[in-house]
Amino acid sequence: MSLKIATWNINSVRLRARLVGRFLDEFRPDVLCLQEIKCRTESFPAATFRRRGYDHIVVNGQKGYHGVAIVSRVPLSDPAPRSFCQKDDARHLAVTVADGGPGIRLHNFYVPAGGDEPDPAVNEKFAHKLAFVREMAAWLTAAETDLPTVLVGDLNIAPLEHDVWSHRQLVKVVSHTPVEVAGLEAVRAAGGWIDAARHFVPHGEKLYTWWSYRALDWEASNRGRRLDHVWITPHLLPRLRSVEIVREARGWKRPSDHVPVIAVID
DNA sequence: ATGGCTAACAACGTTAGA
Repeated sequence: MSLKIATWNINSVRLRARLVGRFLDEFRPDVLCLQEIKCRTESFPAATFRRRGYDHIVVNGQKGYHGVAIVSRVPLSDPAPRSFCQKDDARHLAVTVADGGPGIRLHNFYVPAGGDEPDPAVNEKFAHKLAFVREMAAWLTAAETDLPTVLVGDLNIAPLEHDVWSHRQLVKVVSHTPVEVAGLEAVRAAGGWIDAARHFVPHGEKLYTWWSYRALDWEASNRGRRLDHVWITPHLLPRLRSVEIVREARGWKRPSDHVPVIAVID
């Protein structure tokens, strides 16, 4: 049995319910992790998913901002949202995905964006982002990942030089600053995680999952960043078949500024 | 180096995204 796991920052799941439907119809993931659903748990458009056989739905929502959800065609168990930085701001949700064996633990994250100024002393949002990432590192240790585990989501950090369109021009821009990159690397190292997308793509090659709405022509300017990630624990590596970034979704009508990332695990 | 768009909300400007 193989599992197709997708992650997508949808930037309002109600506004883009039809777009999500298109993605599910065309790509048929078994599990879809969404971020920035921007709605309360009770307002989640469940019918869009149930209609297509995604009967297993777990939502950690709130009014207006953030919010994450996991929808699945295979059973989900042990749902566990976790709060970070003593805030109930709906940025995480974990479940166990049935895989015919012991199951796969799946964490869905929406890491704070961090505001504009990359200085925690003057920018509370950046301080929050750094604290959030520190808390992830402390929590997501080997002990926490007893089952084979997949971590996905909008981590809002582009760690490698070629995860942004210009390292030189973005090194002082929030999402690519050295302090954030070091923070994310500490999370990765603490859990022994493998960056699944980069497992298949050389580090010297550009790779993006997000393009700003502000560009006149996102495709022509192609000033992207790789903010959306799929990480796996090492015992899953032999089962990792592919990772696909669905770039075409950025060109769909009224798109999210992020595109889906899909990993296939045997 | 950006540029200046997109979304939610008891909403017609403010806050947030990144």
